[in-house]
Amino acid sequence: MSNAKDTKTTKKAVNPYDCIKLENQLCFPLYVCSKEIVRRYKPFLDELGITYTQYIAMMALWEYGCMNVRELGDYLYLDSGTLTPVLKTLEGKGLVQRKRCETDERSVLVEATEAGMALREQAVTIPPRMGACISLSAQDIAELARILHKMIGGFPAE
Amino acid sequence: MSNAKDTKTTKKAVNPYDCIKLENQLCFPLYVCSKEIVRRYKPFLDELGITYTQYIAMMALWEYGCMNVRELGDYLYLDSGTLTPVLKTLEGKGLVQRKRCETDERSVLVEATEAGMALREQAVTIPPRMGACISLSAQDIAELARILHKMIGGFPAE
DNA sequence: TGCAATTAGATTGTACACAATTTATTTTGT
DNA sequence: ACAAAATAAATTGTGTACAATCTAATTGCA
Repeated sequence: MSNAKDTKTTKKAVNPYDCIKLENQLCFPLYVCSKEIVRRYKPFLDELGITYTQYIAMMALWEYGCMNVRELGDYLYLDSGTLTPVLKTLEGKGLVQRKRCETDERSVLVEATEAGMALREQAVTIPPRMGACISLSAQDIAELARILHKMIGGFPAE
Repeated sequence: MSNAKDTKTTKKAVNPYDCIKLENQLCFPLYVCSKEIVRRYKPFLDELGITYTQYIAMMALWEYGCMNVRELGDYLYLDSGTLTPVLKTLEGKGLVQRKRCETDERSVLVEATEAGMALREQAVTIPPRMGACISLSAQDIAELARILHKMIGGFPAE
């Protein structure tokens, strides 16, 4: 019966490149899942006439009401370089209103318009329909959510 | 002691909009984690002079050698609209070679050049350094990988 | 054989993402 | 009070992503 040392010495030689095999990366399946899910949202979001990025911006505004661009960006993990054109597009569609904050002219306050709020009625039908493309058990989904939130909370500060 | 029916009837009323709260979406933490990890690759990839998309393309070529664009795209979940410019950029950097397949002129074969293969020596230093920004236990990482692969394998065919 | 259907890659157009910079405004420290 | 530092958005430039379309080459099959 082999002891620990034997087990080690008889182990197959480790490929020095194993660590950069695509299949051994954590980032790659994350990247693929994220893209694939966003892509599969498209047919549903087309019904609402918005994109995925516009959708998560609306979700934040539906839930939290008026916010400035920085707060929205902190929440969505998006910077002003991304948000400014997204919010201008949503404004063009009549779904949000943008206005300078009166007490701090640097800030731009963003809020869903009446039409923007009304869009939520259609949006509620999306998550149950999207469920069909997620082939995970309720337990796996909960586990996945737990781990992802842990990862997000654990990124080193910059 | 309340029975099942009581438990149900005394439960707090469910908010009809719960299902479109950002925090209840699975897609959003996936999207955030993916973006955040790719973003944190940047300083390391800058040393190699390539982007994340170029990096995963090189990983595939390092591991599997010569491939046509479709095969590479199948592997990376990217279409020719994304890959063509990425591969032309890598070709411009002298890291890959592109040439029409002789037996099927529709195909373009892609292969890492000598310089492209040499880049792998630098690339092996990235995964261990990236580990510092993933705050998960080995068990959580394994669990996350398992669930993500399950999700990828389970997307409905189109 | 010959032509319709398929396949492969490139192109076009739209929409992010983000780093870096710029402009305007506000806050801080003296 | 006021100049320097900090903050908030917007702008600019580069690089994806992907749907839709286009062109060329190959296959299938009547």
